[in-house]
Amino acid sequence: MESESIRVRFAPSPTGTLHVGNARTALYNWLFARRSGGKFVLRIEDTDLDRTKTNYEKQLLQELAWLGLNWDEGPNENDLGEAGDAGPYRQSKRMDIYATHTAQLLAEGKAYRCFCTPEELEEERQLAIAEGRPQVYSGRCRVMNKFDIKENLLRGRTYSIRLQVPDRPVRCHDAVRGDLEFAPEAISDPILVRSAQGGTAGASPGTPVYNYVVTIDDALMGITHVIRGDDHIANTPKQVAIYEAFGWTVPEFVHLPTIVGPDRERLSKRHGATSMTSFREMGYLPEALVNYIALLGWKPEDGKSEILSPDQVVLAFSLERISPEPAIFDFEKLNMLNRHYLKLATPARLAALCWDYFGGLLPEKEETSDAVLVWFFHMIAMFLPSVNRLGEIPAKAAFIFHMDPNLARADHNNADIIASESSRRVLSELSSRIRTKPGPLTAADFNTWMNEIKSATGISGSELYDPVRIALTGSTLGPEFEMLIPVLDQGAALNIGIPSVGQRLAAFL
RNA sequence: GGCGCUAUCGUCUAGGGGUUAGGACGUGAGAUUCUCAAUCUUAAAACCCGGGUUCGAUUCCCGGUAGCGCUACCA
Repeated sequence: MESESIRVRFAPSPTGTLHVGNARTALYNWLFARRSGGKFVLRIEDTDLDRTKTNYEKQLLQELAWLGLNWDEGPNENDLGEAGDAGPYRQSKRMDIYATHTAQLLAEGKAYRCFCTPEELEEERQLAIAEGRPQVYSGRCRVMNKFDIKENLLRGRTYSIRLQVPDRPVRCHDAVRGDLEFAPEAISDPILVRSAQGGTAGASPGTPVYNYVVTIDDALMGITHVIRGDDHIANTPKQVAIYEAFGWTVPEFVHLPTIVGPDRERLSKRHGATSMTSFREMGYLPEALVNYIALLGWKPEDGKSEILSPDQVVLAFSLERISPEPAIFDFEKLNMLNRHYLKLATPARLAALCWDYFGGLLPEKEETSDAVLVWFFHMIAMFLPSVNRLGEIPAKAAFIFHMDPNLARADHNNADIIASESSRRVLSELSSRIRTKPGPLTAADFNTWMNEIKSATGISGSELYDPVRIALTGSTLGPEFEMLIPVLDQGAALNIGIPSVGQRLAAFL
């Protein structure tokens, strides 16, 4: 790839948590930077003060870091400082830069003051809609002479500042969609700077608009590839016109397809929890998310490989293989990937992630003994094959900490089984054998005894095992005895209120 | 209404002027295990419609349709 002069950016506005769509944009930027040896810049678009909340910024940075998307320049994760030479990286700190550029454009006659009121503009717009014309600004204030401008200013009329777009098509290139061309009517003369609020006499212009600041920032920060959601396609010609007005090099654009829900509408809260925060809390692993999100609109060259570690995605990534089609977010596939990474993760890591799910049932993590920790590893590992995400474990593990024999007996799936003559026999036979051994049972003990009972009674298969499972777990469904027995009895030895195998059986005799 | 983007199994997609249209998720069946899960094997499942170009189009071109996006002095 070209060189380290490649620079990309992710520019979220801190108005909420990091959701799937933004996470993918961030990921693709990061992937491209890492793949090409370029720089990944993080910029905070906090110009909309009303909606910006500082705690969201922090959360945003945390979630990016959680996903492993480290940035080369931008706000620091842990303090209010910044790294990089192209800052400030918060738009709210760049207002004077925008003002300087506006003055330049005005002086060069590439922008002009527009004294039209919102009401007048709205009227024009309605008329255009009624007549089926594109809604474009008439350009009324474009040709205003100096004296009229002066007079308007003297009279204290507020004004916005518009870019004077050239009367020719605007072109740019999109890595996903090829050449893009926009007719001049599609752009009209975009507002660069809002009129000041309140309309005080001699008012200075107000705040710069998104399309303007984003362009200035991208240009000044040397961004070479603008990778963003395709909802920005319509903004692109305005931005290109701004680049051209300043004589700046227009970057390559990369418009990513929309991520939609099963109903094919843009993915939103309606479709369930889709923020990185909630995925993390539900027990999805960041590498699973990175793998899955990378696949939403992109495929490696062979079109087949799907299970890719973050490193492998970096290696395989290329802009050319991004699809332009909207992608439906598929929880099933995410689950499959998460199950895969769950199997790869170390017990210590999983145990640490799961610990908080068991608040109140376990000692504080800091004060606990190694014995409890080791037992916890095994307990988590026991449930791992049957969950999509870590958050499913506590419900499945509830029986370990608390068993209600009456509830188990009453369950309509269990009632007949547990009441049968053969069940009573199995349970009492097993129980009397357990009483012969003082310490925690091993899986080997259990297997030996069960085989003995099998030949002694002639009871076998589910008739033999179901009653034991119900007595131990409250259900005929659950983990293999091979793991269950030691987890239960070693747990009991920990003195944190876990009933032993023997105690569980006794409750059913 | 205007402008734009998009169109291969249910889903993510590969492919490409002649293919048994490939893979993965999910689904069905079977194997295995004390159960569930996991695992293994296996099956079903797709080129939006209409024109054109061509000996031949799912593939290239045009139109339609549908979905989505934009249409702000929001970002």
